[in-house]
Amino acid sequence: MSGDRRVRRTRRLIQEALVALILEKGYEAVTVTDVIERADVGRSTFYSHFTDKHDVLLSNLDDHDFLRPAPDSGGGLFAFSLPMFEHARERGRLVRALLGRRGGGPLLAHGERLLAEIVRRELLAAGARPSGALDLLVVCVVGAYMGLLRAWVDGETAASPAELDATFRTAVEPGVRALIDGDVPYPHGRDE
Amino acid sequence: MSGDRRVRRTRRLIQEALVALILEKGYEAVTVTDVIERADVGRSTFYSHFTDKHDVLLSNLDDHDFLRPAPDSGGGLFAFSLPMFEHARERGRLVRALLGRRGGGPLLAHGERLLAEIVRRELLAAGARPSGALDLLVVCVVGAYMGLLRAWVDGETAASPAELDATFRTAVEPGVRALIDGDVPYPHGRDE
DNA sequence: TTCGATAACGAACAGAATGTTCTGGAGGAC
DNA sequence: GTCCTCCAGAACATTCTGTTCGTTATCGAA
Repeated sequence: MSGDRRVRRTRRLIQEALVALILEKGYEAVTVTDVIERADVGRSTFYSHFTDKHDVLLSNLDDHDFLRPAPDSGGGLFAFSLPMFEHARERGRLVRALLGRRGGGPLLAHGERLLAEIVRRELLAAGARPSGALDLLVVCVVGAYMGLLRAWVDGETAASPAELDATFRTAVEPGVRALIDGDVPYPHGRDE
Repeated sequence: MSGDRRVRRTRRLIQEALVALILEKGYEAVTVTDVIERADVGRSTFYSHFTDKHDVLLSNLDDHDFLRPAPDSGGGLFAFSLPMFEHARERGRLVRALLGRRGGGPLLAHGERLLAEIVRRELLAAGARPSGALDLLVVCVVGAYMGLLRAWVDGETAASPAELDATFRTAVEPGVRALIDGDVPYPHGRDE
């Protein structure tokens, strides 16, 4: 544990307060004033640690590495899928607060970018060639995955990680494989 | 044209001002004060027509039917895809303002629900059976489609509607077809 | 235990935004 | 032309933001 105990305490109180409030009212509705009251922390203290609400959210992202499971690229295509769903279930409360619709989705964009990078690397490793078409394919795959993740986070489904993973793979893998193996930039269109 | 001319004029000025401002600063950053200044309209006038910013956004949705192309279910699977991309391109400015990340995504959720209903109907028509697995599949498909739409709206790709459509179909159709024809609720898991 | 550094308190502040209310005046419908 | 509706404009209470500053308490190291 590094740093002053007071600093750790204050930061933790603020982070926890924000998460709790997001779960109650949704991200947009939470004000800085709410947070400092809940955390029982002085106003100036808040601003000496964070620049604003959003900053607190990002700090949560750093402290818990909650969207970076991808232990190793051991398995085949989309190896990230199952571990990521499971990781999300373990950290249920936090993930729900930060990634769900109530979280206002400011982190969804961040998560999508992260995932897009992972997917892109996997597809390249699987033999795809860099192109505008590949980028679009990545968007498709990420969209499908995040759709499932969000549906679970928002409680729209009671499916298990295994079932979510199965749905994802079955829906997306055949098309992706065909596209990679065929190695056609655009199926019916021009490249770029 | 119904109603008082002054009313029409005022409402139109406010709607146009909001769209313009969203394109400049993004939805979140636009204030009611900005809007009434741009529209050159009194403050009380604004609140006599709309309850808030979001209300203006919704009124835009009603006036232009910008996310309801789906002319008829003529073609095969995913018949909505190409017409919808084209429709989006035609209304470029407005769609960019309302659906893009700059639009804050308050309407993305609405669009997703709409699209989910369309996709669900198509899959049922194609022979799928209602189940929890089907709902998850719909989420996947919608996620992939909206991902592409958003990528285009946000200017991340210069692809044409035809190319977007092709990518979508090629990525998603094989898996969906296999799932429907096989008619297996969950590939490797339990139902519900 | 002591002591210097530093973090937190808390109150106050300017600035901006929201949403309401009122009065007088202008524009449109008929 | 008349009457009624809508609009302008200003003022207002309220809420939130982000900053400042003097005081107090807490920490870590010697």
